[in-house]
Amino acid sequence: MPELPEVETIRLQLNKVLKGLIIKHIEVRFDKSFQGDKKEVIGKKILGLSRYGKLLVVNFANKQNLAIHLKMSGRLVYLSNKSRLVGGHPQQKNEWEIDYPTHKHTHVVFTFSDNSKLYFWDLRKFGWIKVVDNSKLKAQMSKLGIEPFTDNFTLFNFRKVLKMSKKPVKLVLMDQQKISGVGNIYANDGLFCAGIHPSRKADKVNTKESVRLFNCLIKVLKNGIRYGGASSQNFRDTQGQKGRLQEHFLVYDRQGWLCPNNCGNKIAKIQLGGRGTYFCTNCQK
DNA sequence: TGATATGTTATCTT
DNA sequence: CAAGATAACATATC
Repeated sequence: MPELPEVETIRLQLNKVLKGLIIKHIEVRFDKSFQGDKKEVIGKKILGLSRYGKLLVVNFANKQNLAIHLKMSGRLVYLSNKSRLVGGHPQQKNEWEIDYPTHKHTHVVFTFSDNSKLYFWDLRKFGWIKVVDNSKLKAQMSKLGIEPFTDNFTLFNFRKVLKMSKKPVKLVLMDQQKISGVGNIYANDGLFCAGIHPSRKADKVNTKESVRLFNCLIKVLKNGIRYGGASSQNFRDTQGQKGRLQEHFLVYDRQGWLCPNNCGNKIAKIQLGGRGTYFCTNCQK
């Protein structure tokens, strides 16, 4: 569930603390979580962090990168050389008290030149970290669709993407090869904001509606970043803390709640492309 | 116990 | 052949 705003939250936080550091050591506890030759990045200086859709990238001075995809449950928790997030008992029931250094779902541990550490924690083990050089990274990125908050994300391009597909508009929003960074949360809330039914065929969304949807997507994504991401389930920031967008969802995860427009209707839930889809039958046509 | 949640990709099916 | 639908991956929670 880390989507664009959640990954951006992590990028902003890590960019501050990792820039200029050197990786001293990488401990891989679960092989599938780390792919490639770790020697390529050990001893190399970190220039900064970038993000492409939901992909987080650590850039190194030697034209190598760590590409990181958190998939559904990945976390990156950073502990400085002094602080420990918690002491004591590992695997406490209270999730605030996860002891990341020893926890069973911590799969990769980075140690930096100043002895601070970054823990890759991933309950479902779908996430990964890959060593890729600049050209390979560029090839990966070229597969991604138009990226919100870049020059590419224009109304013209957005309309073109919608016009090209007969699939339900929600699936198009979530297709990373068409629009990068939007997942289930922001697709649901964006469509509600625009008053568009998630099942509508993308190419049948008219000009006026697509303008609304374009602006709404930007709005809900910005809101996500403002609240530090959505932690309805597994997302945590680099301090192990929850985001707060879940307190402000419009329709996502709100089955049976009253419509936020106060129309008196209750939020419905259906399956679309195998994913939970939430909307107001009254306000979204 | 079994259904559910999730992002992406691989593998059917139409 | 292309587009659409579904299974697979893993695990905790309800």
